[in-house]
Amino acid sequence: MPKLSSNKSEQLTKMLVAVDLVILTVRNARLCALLIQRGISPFKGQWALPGGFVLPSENLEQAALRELSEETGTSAGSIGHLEQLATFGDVKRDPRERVISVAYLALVPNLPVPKAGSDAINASLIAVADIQTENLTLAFDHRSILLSGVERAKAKLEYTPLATRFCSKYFAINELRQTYETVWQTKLDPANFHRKVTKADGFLQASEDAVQGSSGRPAQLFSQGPAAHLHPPILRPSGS
Amino acid sequence: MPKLSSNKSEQLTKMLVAVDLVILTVRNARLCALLIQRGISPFKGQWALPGGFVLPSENLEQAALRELSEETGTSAGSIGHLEQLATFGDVKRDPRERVISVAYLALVPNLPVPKAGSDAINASLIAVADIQTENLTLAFDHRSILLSGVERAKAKLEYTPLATRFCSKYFAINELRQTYETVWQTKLDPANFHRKVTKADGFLQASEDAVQGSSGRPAQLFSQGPAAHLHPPILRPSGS
DNA sequence: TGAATAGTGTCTATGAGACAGTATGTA
DNA sequence: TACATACTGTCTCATAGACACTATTCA
Repeated sequence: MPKLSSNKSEQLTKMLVAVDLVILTVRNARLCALLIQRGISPFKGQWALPGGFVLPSENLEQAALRELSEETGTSAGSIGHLEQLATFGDVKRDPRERVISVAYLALVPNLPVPKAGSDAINASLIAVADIQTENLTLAFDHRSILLSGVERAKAKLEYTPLATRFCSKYFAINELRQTYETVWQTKLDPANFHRKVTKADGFLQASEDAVQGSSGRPAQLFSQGPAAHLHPPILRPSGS
Repeated sequence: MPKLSSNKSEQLTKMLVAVDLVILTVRNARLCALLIQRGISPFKGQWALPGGFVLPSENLEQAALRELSEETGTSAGSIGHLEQLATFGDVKRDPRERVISVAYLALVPNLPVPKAGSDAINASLIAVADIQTENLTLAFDHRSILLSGVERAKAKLEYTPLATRFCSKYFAINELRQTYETVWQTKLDPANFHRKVTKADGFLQASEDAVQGSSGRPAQLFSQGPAAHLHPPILRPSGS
């Protein structure tokens, strides 16, 4: 941290600082990201991550929370999970002027239909797989930000109980397993998965209730347990 | 990303953007961080992380590389490892004005004696353990940045071959093990450690040479292998 | 020779994965 | 009854850790 005397600070280059959000949810057994379609130039009409500039009075995480509740309509309490992802600051990432973007990753349960904001003509949940396979272009460097977020989410499912953030408050092991399968894009053995998650210390809290699916034996319902990390972890199959 | 029309952008709040460096090395079997003693207010006389403001023409990583070579005198090629750590932007983290700091983590081999810079009256390698136990106060929020970097380094040793970045170009398993023990602050079984690192795919490249220690059988020398990730990983003992 | 360090063998416990087998519901 | 899904048992393999053992040097 070099010198910054009050009379010299005006000479130093200041930059716009934004937060951009990778908001992930599981919808119809697909991992989806909340994207907005830009209503203004540049990249008008293209899909982009929701985000906004950091206000002088707020910390970075507060800015991310504010944007998140603006975009999803969720109150602060109902947000599943929010964490800082990384910061993107390449010189030309915004064609207008220098903008530093601090990206945050949010994991939320199944969202209500998103609403368009003032600067967006549309907002929608887009399947991550479609973005990857159809080579959908995103505005700015938002494609790499989004992929960073997806990769982070995949990794976090191994060592933390965050998969429950995609599930209902009370869920069957079945729902939890489908969440893992959706995010990891792989199939998991139901029997082994059942044993692993029920044995992981503090991952799941058993409830008294059970739920009946379309057929078969009713499944016990669980809620998230107290653990912040999984011991032992639920590891991805090596090919994922 | 909201609207940013050229005539409105002047109203938006711009902020100073800095990079701060957590530079770690192993020296005399201790994990040390390169700190500077501030020669100017605020926090004059206190220890701080080296860093500086991002120039308009450079990307974040370029700024970090520039600061790193300024502080350590290393050329770009000899830098062990550099990665983005996290971004710190609390409103009051700098008492003068709003400064967003993008922290980077650098792992380097044993450094030459550091030199003081223009804004520092001193620069020195301080043992991380001393900072923790003696409750040494660091300027700004640099203490939490430093601890984030240390935690990241500890975690990275498990899944990546980064421990070799602290070692000489050719090293014995002994030196590698002491590096792990130093960073993790734990003792490792030499026999099991030897087997693990030599079996991890692509971690080590065997050389023809051997080295003689003060006594005992000479040890084979290795250099870093091609692997970017360790399979299987070298996991910390659970109490660490 | 003894001390010290390098490196190997081997035993045990734990967990992953494959898959058979049992439990309990619906059609 | 047939079928589907929940859940349990069991076998095999891989790896971690404890620790005995062998190998090779110096004093």
